[in-house]
Amino acid sequence: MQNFTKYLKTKANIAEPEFELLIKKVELRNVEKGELLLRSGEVCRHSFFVENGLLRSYTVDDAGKEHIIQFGSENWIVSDRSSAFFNEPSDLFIDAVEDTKVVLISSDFINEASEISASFRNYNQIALQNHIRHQQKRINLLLSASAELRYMNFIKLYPDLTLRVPQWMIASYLGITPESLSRVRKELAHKNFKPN
Amino acid sequence: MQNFTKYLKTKANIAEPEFELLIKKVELRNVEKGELLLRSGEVCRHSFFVENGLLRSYTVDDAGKEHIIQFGSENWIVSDRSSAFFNEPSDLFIDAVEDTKVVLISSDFINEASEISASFRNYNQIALQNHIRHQQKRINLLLSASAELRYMNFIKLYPDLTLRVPQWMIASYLGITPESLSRVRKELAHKNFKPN
DNA sequence: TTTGTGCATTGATGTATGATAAGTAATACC
DNA sequence: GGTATTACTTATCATACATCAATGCACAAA
Repeated sequence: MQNFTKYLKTKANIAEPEFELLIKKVELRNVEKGELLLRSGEVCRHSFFVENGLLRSYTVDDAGKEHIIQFGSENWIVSDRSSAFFNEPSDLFIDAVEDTKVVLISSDFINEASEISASFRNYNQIALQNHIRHQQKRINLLLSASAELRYMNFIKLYPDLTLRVPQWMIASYLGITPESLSRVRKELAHKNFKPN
Repeated sequence: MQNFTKYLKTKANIAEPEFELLIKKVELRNVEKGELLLRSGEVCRHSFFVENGLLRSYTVDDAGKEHIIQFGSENWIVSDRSSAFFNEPSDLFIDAVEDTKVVLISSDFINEASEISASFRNYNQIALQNHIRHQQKRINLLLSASAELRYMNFIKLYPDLTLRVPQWMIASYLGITPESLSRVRKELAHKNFKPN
């Protein structure tokens, strides 16, 4: 759990005595590629900190089509915040895109950490605000940008994911079909190799 | 400021002595229809609590087109949370759709209220979580639903706004053109009046 | 090596929505 | 009350993206 440790100590700025207390409350778990960590309809009881590997959260619409809400690779937390916070059934599925080691963080852990440590409270606040900022950017892109622009933005934001994630998942994240993404890529390749 | 008062006392659960202290720190302001409260590029220094009337926040893309991010009517708070929290220049414009009375809430106010009152802290937390939940639903709709579905969802969620807001703004919120919205409405009217 | 399975590409065709333009209705302004 | 603006609708055509179907590749299983 080196990554998670580092995360608690550095980012959330938790000092040694509190750290020892808290670290006991989390659990490490190996998740196989394709394994589900949360199903739509269940209440989300954990946040998943990715030690290594890659998770995704997604919805499934009435036609059975998947729509990817979020990817989470190393040092990211994947969860359905709303479901966990409000104790409501989730709309999301969460599963592993690659074999993944996750740290299970319970709501309990969060509450306790918040009580113990002002800097954790503070960090959590920042995380929420970041989430909001990120979502707002995405909404704005979906409202205003073409598939091509959205893809270019994705590459810029997540160059690593662009390599690790199959294209059809990227397409799903962007809100287009794999076929369309393939065409967009072709377009971009043309533009870049004959720039006149 | 009856609405704001009620909001502080009831929702945020602020008791009398603290209330007296806090209420001094806010400012009431009349905003004329069309008047701008925030421009893209500025840092957002206030949250705007709507006493009565209607605000909107929106972006403007490279082609000069507006994309509405949020509406806020009575008892809602409109702001660029990210800009205010991180002290960054905003991407948003905020202006008044109707003549509006707003209560100006500074970051200062929020910090102070958070220090004074645990229940305000708690309330603020809930507000952030609500914001995230709401944004996620919107992202999911933009990814998965047709213009028609998105419009039906809008009506269900904001029946009041559907009446108060001009259609072209609703279209902008949905991510379609006013012409498309007009078509969608015609479709829906047909379906509802000849349901066989 | 063969066979299968999942993913990316490509082409043909369809469709929802965009762009443009014009007309009509509603509202605001002298 | 008339005139100018602004909003909404309708019609036509244009386009981005979806759908469907076929093919080609990997890579894994047999």
